[in-house]
Amino acid sequence: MNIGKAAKLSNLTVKAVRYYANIGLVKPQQNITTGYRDYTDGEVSKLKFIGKARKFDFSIDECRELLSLYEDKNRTSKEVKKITLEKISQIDSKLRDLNGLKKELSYLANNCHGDDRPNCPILEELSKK
Amino acid sequence: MNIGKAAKLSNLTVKAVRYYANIGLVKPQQNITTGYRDYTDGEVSKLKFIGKARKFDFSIDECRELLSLYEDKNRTSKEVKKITLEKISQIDSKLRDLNGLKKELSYLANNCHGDDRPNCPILEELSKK
DNA sequence: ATACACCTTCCTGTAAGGGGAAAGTAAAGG
DNA sequence: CCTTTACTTTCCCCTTACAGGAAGGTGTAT
Repeated sequence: MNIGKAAKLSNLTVKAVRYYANIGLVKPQQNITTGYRDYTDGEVSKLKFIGKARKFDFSIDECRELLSLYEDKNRTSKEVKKITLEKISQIDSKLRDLNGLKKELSYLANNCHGDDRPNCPILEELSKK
Repeated sequence: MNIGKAAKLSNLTVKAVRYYANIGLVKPQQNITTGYRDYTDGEVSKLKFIGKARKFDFSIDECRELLSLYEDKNRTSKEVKKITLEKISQIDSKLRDLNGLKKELSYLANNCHGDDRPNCPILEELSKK
């Protein structure tokens, strides 16, 4: 099938699917005379797989790794679990950072009267030496 | 003072400070003969301000906006508070996304035995149609 | 005079595509 | 058969916020 259909079936944009072909993540056969990419059902499955992994916040490189494990029938679940636990740990770190940020900003916002007066504790904080 | 000292005083890298000059965020005088940038104390204060705002996850454009409010003695605290509340709302949205992600990934990891067997619930989930 | 630190501009690269141009192809309708 | 419309291709620039490094000028200490 053509790239448009493959994109629709995998819930990805044509641009993204073409990008994945360019970086060698999912490389379909390409018609010699027309140059049109020709996707098989198997390749569409891989695209779906990637789409889900991306939603799970895995990077393209991580997707590449997961995909090769997915295709390797001799892989162990240990390898996959390791990558997943690392990703969870990264997410935890981001959550800590964001929660800290929110706390500080909330504190500033709560102490800012937010009216038409020029005096502003937020800017004062930002301009502290 | 030269850019190196300005960078040190503001806890930024020389690269970042030069970048801010290039995009017109903090534009110091430049010595005509040598081309060296010459930072005043006031400009260093602005750099510090930007460094803090960046740590608070404000984008460069938001920093530009905050900086112009900071310099405008007729600004109202309302304007600043609005930007801050928007930023908090963005952070909340990110927190929701990340918490959802973590929940799903944790579920998958908990259900993956993680041993030497090839069977892997994580990959099964990713390859679901 | 020379070494060394510091400065300049310019170019490339990052992640993961989006937007759009120019041009070729396919399918449907008249 | 011809035209329109929808798709496809490659190619190039744009995004964020700088980092890294090359080539070359400048400042200071020895």
